[in-house]
Amino acid sequence: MAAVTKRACNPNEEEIDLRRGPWTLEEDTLLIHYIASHGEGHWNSLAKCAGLKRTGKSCRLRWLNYLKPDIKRGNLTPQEQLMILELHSKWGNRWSKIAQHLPGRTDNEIKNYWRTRVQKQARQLNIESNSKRFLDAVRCFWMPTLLQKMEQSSSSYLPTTLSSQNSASPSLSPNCSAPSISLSTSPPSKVSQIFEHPINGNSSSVRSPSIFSSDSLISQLPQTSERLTSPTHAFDHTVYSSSPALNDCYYVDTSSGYAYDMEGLNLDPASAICDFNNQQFDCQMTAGDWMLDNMTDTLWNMEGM
DNA sequence: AAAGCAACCAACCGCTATCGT
DNA sequence: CACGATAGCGGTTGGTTGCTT
Repeated sequence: MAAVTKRACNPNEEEIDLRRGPWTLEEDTLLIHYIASHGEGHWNSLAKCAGLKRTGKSCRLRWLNYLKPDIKRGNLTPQEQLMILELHSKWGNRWSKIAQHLPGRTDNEIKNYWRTRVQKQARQLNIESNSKRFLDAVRCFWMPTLLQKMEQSSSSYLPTTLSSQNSASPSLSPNCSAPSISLSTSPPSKVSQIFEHPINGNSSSVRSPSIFSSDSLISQLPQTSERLTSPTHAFDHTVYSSSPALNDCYYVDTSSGYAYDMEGLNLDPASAICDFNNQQFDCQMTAGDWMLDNMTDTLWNMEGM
């Protein structure tokens, strides 16, 4: 139930009952219908004209984060999670900028994802989530595992796997070379096509399973009817492709033919080489270091890593 | 069954940038 | 240039839900 506050912005103005808290169905309907008729913008006057006892700011936020038709609901796909990790490593807490590359996702949603799930892992490791250590951890373990999860979902269809050629996962190879997603080598407008066919989400009231659950990850993957042959890995219209010669991997949009170089963004794989056999982490981790101490029960324990 | 706790996320708040006058 | 209105951004909070004990 939304609280109602009395606010007198100006003693000469009549007091306005401004509602706060969760929006009701009636309020949502009012806002949707008003915007459908009159369009967005001028939120303060919109709120008044629509008969909403809300601030313009609140109306704008409700519309942008919840009511807008192209908002994508439901769990973040592994592809989206990977994209968030990559872009955050590049831009930091520039949520709106990151959100621009995840169509249908709001900055608020991405921010919540980062704070509730990513930062939680950092806390459990007793490291700063914006530290180089955590970034290295993300590079060396988290992202390869996300890639592995995505790969697993499609490997049954494909004779050649990403990991077999690219050492994408420490669990499959002694070397982990975190791939990175390049957005710089393709037209920005094409980036959105990575997520061309989003999974239709559940109701927002449904708990999102942690990405650390492999079951949840796999369950989130698209049920694609389009499968390509080696050496690509299909995800709906998006496939991963390994390049054995270059040890690179790409996003390939099969509908457009665009390929997204995963090497060139900012996460230079060479800086994140982890040699487990030699107990040597180029990403400033050594055997017996904090990473190994913690990897069994925190981030790296993504159900069996 | 119920209390405690954690996770999630919608909503709020403060601040800054931009634009029009 | 100054000022106010508006829009946008990022940090934070509080309510709800589900899980554990």
